[in-house]
Amino acid sequence: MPPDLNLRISPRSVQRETVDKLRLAIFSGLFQPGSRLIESQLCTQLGISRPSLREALRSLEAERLIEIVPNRGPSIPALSWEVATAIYEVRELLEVEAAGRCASRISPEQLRELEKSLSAFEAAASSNDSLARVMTAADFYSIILANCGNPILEEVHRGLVARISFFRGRSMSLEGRAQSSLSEMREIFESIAAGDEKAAREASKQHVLKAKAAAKISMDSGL
Amino acid sequence: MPPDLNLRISPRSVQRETVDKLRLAIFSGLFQPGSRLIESQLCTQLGISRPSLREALRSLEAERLIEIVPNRGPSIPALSWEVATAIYEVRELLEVEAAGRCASRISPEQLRELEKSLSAFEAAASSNDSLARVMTAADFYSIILANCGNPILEEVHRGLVARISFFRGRSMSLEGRAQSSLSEMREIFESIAAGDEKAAREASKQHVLKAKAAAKISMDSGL
DNA sequence: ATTGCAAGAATGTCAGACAATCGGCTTGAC
DNA sequence: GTCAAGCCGATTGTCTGACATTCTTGCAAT
Repeated sequence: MPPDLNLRISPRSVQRETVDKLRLAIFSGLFQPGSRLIESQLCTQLGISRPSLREALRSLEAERLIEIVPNRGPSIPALSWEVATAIYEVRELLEVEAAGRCASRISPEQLRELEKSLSAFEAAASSNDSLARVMTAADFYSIILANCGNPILEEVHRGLVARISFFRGRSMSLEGRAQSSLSEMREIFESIAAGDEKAAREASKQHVLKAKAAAKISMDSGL
Repeated sequence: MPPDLNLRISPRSVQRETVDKLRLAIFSGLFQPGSRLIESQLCTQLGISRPSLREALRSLEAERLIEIVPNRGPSIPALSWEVATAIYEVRELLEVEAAGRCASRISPEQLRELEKSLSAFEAAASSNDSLARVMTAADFYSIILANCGNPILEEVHRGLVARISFFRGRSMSLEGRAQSSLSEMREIFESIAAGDEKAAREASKQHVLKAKAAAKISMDSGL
């Protein structure tokens, strides 16, 4: 048995359930950016006590998914385009590196998983369910990041992508964006499958750049 | 007046004070890796109530500075060399990028600040105060990261460096490491001052690689 | 030596309370 | 009519105390 295999079962505590639920609520756009979150309301809605809720909020604050201004309480941060750009730039840095590493080290079975997730996105791209598109696309990246051989790269990437989930949902609804996204992702996949590190890097870079451009369009038009 | 200048003074809440104090305590190595943190003890030591402490602990957990296992409570994670390697690799990615950008965009006065921090490190390098060495070195990087034009790059970097503060303290105590570190940092500074982006990238890369090697030595010898 | 059990310690969670602070509304002055 | 001042409800920051659940440790028994 590998010594680093963690056999511990993790009990679901109220705090963790709450973090997960709120995170999902934020992803799905339940709260408007800039809107305040009222502790007492959330407590009744979630059916938990204030101390538990406040612990959960502190976790989300550290993840930068919410902001907590002293004496004003938690709110959904309004993401400026400046910050969004910065996030896309770092995301490019990380994803390019991950795709490159992935190309030279992914296992055959994980490669099949990657292909499956690409198919799933292909199906979602033709549908009207924009949440499904975002989710399946996220799966695709997850597999790449999980196979780049660097858990920190994966962790940091997840944190960043979470913060631009707002844009992802909107730009994936853009006319034609899902289809072009699909072809870009297919290119990434082909490069990785061929073990071509350089090509994987380049394809990955192009993909992020276009995602960023799409996000800008959706922001300019939508606001 | 720039419209994005945040004039809001942030009241110091007990929670934030606690996070800062604990973070500093962790940096300075007050807690052994792997050791558990007992809530009741911390409460009396810090003179605060359990809810406030628990909120602070959740923040630190999200920063990955502590681990909280359900029903076992918080503890200082023992950093494996595998994870440390992963952190150094991502740190390299970020720092190289930051140094490169910095070279082509830093302002003259910030460049002077950078020079001052280099001098401060030079002084610390000759002293015996290893905490001062770590702190002044951290200042040097901070200035570079703050002037790379990407706040996210800075934020992510800070989070990663915090997690390897343990190693930084130990490797800075290594015979000769501070001096070689100094010459590497000087090289970075010179490249940035000359506006030579490529050289800044290369110097930065070498610096991180050597820091990583020093960390490995200190780990192998010290454990 | 290993197993099983019991006492103690520590955590997870809640309810309730109160002061400090913020935001909006009313009031009053010019 | 506009603007300033001040009051009031809403909300957050923090604490105390409590209790069930879970973990750890030491000891006894096989």
